[in-house]
Amino acid sequence: MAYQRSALMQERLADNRQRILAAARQLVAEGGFRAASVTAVAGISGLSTGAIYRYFPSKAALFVEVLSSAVAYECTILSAIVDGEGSATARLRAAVESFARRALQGPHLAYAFIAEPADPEVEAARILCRRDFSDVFKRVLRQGIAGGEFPKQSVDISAACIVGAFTEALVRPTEHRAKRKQDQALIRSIVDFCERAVTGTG
Amino acid sequence: MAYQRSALMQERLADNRQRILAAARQLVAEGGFRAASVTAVAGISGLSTGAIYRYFPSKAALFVEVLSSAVAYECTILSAIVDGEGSATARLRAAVESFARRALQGPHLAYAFIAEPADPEVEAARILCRRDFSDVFKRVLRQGIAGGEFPKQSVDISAACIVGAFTEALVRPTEHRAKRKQDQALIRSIVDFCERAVTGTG
DNA sequence: ATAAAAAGTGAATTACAGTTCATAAAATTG
DNA sequence: CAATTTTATGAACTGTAATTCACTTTTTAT
Repeated sequence: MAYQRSALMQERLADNRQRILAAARQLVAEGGFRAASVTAVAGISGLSTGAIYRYFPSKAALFVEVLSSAVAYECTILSAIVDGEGSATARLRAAVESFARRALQGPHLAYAFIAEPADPEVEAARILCRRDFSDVFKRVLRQGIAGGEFPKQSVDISAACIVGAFTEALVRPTEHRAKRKQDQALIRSIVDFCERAVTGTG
Repeated sequence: MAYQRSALMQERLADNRQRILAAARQLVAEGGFRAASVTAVAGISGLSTGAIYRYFPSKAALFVEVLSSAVAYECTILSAIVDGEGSATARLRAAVESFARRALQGPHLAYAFIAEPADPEVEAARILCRRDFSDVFKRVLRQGIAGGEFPKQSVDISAACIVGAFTEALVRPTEHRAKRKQDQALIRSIVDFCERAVTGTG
């Protein structure tokens, strides 16, 4: 008769899958993609290398999921801000600030997600992720322009520029970690830059 | 008695070195770092793989030189613009426009230099190169602020944001190449974005 | 011309990580 | 509890590309 997974087994498998993802995320956060070999993921997740391949077809597929789930989460946060209350300017500022603050909390992870070398499949996923981010910003831009708050501009390009701007400004200090105080000023400057870029005032 | 290289030999060696660099640059331009194996470089330059190692201690060292010499060249172009005539705003616009135009001419090369995955040594060199770019922009920013043309702002961070902004906006279309007409509009939008970001007007 | 030194060759070596697979362990069914 | 199916193991395999090195060719010096 057909083999049927018990609920307990079902759970354990799902749990293993999550543990693998968590292990991969942890390794990326600590040492970047470079440190995240399949063997290392297996070690931390408490499974064997072979077992990983029962849950993910390839290393690349695993890391694509790590990346895109993390980005999806960040996007929900940004979306909530962007689709919230207040002027377009205020919402733009809040979104950029929130992103920057969170990125500085987990600097390595942010770097890996935003800029670190990875193989082509992951790279392709990253491009889509960046687009996801810029899509969120496009929404405020459109609203701001429609409401006369922002001057006319290409929302596609402005959104890309915003993502690029705070990305670059955030990735740089990621290497030589600065103190909290400077973080405050950094975030402020980035937010101001983006506001000026979009509104043409300041 | 001590062996001494004749002038002719000297020249041939220097020539080989240049050919190796040129071959490496060509391969990167055509297919990115991925296509630029030592064997391929050897093939194009007309030397053997072993010979490459008489000129460069490692593949990474070779590509670090390819990258940094190309960037140094771009920086001299930008510097000439930035240290030239006109208002700070005009020079900033001209610099961004020039960079963007050149990047769109050799899209693959620009992508490779700006964003393509590479090994850690090359990556480290890239970080320095980006800093070189932003240093040029810092100069106009300082002048613009000193002359009251730009509002007060962190030149470090604004410069990083500028580099990040046009980088991101340029890398994106690099994949699905667009037509010349759209290039014009793209450049325009990027330049406008950067001007607004820095001047707070527009 | 011949010996010594340097430069060039390219197949063999090395290094490394992702992936597979024969085998073992565990889970499910009757 | 035997039979069967699924899941787990981890050493071996594989593919790739950088690097080396024993050997050849070329260049320089006497």
